[in-house]
Amino acid sequence: MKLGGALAARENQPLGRYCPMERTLGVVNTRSAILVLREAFYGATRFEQFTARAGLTDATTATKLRDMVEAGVLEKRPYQEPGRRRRHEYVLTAAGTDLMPVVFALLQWGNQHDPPPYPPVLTHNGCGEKVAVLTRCAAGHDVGPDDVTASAPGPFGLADPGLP
Amino acid sequence: MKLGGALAARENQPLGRYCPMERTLGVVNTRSAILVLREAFYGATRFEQFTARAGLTDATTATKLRDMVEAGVLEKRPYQEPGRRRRHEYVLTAAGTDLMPVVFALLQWGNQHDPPPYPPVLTHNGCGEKVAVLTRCAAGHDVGPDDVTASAPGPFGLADPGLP
DNA sequence: CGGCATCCTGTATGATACTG
DNA sequence: CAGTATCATACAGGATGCCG
Repeated sequence: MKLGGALAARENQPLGRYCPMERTLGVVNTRSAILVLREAFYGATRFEQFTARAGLTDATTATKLRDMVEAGVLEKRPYQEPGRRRRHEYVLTAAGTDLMPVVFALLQWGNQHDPPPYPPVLTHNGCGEKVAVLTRCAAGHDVGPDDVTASAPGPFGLADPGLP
Repeated sequence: MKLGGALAARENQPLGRYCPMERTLGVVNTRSAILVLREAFYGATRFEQFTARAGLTDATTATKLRDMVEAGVLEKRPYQEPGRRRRHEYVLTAAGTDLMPVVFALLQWGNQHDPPPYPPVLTHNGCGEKVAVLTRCAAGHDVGPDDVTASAPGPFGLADPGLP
């Protein structure tokens, strides 16, 4: 990862609100948020599933579900099974499913560097191969930490060829 | 994402220590940890760079740097510029650079769904194309949220064909 | 400069009890 | 079952000051 020029231009100033990561952290900041998200990816939709499977208390679960609905990551929708009363289910929105690389990248690092006794494996339904989170460029090259340059226009004085 | 069978076998039990994500969260749990990590990927190596660029206090920075060295994500190594006194620099280990997909996935989601005024762009040094974090299987197929099955052996009673 | 120690505040989260 | 309300605790992280 090379960012020498950009760092010089920044003059050791914090990125603050100019950093999209900090914005993402506003949504998946906390442990409980990520656990709720994990269970959403694992197929949970109902309140009791989230509490039990994430191992959180009712209060924490309710708070996080509300936060994530407000953040547009989950959608709360009413449904009704025949002969039963009206309920709600929580389903991932498009923005929510876009968090898949974040969740899987966390899982992948844990499997690589601090594996639990029974590491879960992600499998592609179509072909049965293992699933991985990769960093690649639009031309299809694998990209390592030293092969990337970050740039941004605006207050840091960095020319950026790629922005609209 | 389909995990119906696995969820049934779990019987609504929390994954707890069997989840590699929870283990990863032990390392990159907090906002400050991720900001320190971000600056490491952006090229920071010295204490003052981390504090200033991440926008954290000395105390928080010191704590996080120590935690991450202990976690094996950063390495503290002495160095000495000629005519100056001995210093330390903090560099990413192999385990640290393996966190790149986590960091970039957070950045990517922020750029997609809550972009800052001047979104940074990641560029591949080799070919100049934009860099993205992808979820793919070993056969090279792009994998969406509904194309993945998670499985694990052990206490949840899930057969797993892929583990050693 | 590169930290560590201390105090203080806000928040995340658990425990418990209560409601529709 | 699906939450809400209240209290208690632990920790994140800022502010300040000290130290080599």
